[in-house]
Amino acid sequence: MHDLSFFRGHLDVAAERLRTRGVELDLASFRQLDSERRSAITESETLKAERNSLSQEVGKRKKAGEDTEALQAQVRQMADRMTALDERVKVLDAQFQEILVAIPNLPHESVPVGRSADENVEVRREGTAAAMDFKPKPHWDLGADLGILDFDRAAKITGARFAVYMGLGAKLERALINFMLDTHTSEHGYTEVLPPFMANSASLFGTGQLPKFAEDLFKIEKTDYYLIPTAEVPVTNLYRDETLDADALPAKFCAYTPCFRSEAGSYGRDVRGIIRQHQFQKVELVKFARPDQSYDELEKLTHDAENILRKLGLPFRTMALCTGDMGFSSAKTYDIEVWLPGLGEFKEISSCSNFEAFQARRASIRCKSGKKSEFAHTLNGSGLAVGRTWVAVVENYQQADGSIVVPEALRVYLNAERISATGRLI
RNA sequence: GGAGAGGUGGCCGAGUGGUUGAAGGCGCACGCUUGGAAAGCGUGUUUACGGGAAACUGUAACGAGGGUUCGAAUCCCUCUCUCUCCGCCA
Repeated sequence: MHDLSFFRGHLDVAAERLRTRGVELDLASFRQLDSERRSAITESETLKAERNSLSQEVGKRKKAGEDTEALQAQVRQMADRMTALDERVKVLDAQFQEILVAIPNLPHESVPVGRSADENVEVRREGTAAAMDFKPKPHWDLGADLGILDFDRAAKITGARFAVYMGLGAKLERALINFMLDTHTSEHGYTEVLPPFMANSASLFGTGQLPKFAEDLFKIEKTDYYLIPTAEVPVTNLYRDETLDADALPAKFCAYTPCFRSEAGSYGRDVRGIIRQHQFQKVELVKFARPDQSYDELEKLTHDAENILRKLGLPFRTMALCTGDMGFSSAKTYDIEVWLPGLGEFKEISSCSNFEAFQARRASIRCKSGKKSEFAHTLNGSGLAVGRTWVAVVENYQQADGSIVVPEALRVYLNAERISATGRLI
């Protein structure tokens, strides 16, 4: 959400930068609404100031034993006008809120201008794909052949877009989670958090999923709780309505959680395999930073996420998203894309963003050094999407005989060097 | 689920209708004092929105939302969270 007074002061600049995201602001009605709101507030507050002083007068005279009926009647007469004005301000505020809340964040000046994913800019590429003298299989075939993935039974238990991991498949998922958490906590300095997997509407508003993207969420019936779509929600909201000590920043957290997404509007996309599921596992990185350090921290956070792929020996490229492809709340985003030989393409495995004060303003997260209090900057990125990393390991390390060689870094976690079809399940 | 007790400023803690945005204390900041420090003394110390170039000033906020009243932190209603006891439970 944007700051009203900043927005008002820099309306033309803001509109210009939003245009690069394909968002057109109606400046005339913005200004009209703003001035109407301000004059209503001024009138209402003037009346209230008068009421307050008259009421005090009533108190004084009553103490002195004088009759105050006339004064009281006078204030009573003001009530209607005041109520009407307050109603009006309320309506205008709600309209403003509706407008402000629906405006995406302003892109940082370093973000390449573009309309779609085609205009994203590759900033680096690392690793080389393993040479394969056979036709690499997609992970759903590998998963079925090895007996480590079962979609049919998942559909029976729940429905489409769910998966059951079996045997070493399940253990590989767990190994990846532990490997990621261990790496981020012991090598990158993040503090591990295990948050609730449900969050209330205030939290979802704070990080920007609500009100605009309600249809992407699963809501628990008869409650105000939602299944979290990412750990970003509970972890960022750790400090909602709090003021942090600026000297203690950046604060860095990592959290493993399952993530739940309705995937409304994605029908027909990535229908096969586990690329796009209603439930997936993710290790998330979240940072709270001072405004002056947040862009450095974005570079570091992206590097930390990439490090998981480096350690696993998986080839990837990192893309700076262009203005037209960025998420609603983000000021700058890097996507990390891993090479998937079975699918024959690079696939997003992490999205690292600096939200600047956009979320902090919604969630009221401040930082303070000395007397100065300002909104903190929040950042987050996947570190990494576990399911997609599972896919990348399986597809990149597949052998001609259909088995999977376990990457060096994971062997201690999996307690195995190879996943073969020997233990075929019933 | 049942019964009870509570939610006041960075923290502790007064305050049951009238200059109370809120006593007092702690903490913090600045100043005085000191050779230096401690103690002591003094001043200051929330946020949002409006007006103002600024100094400053108005309105609102005592868990949240409604209500009563000339006037509400104080009275009434609803919700929410915390704590204690009982029940249930991994």
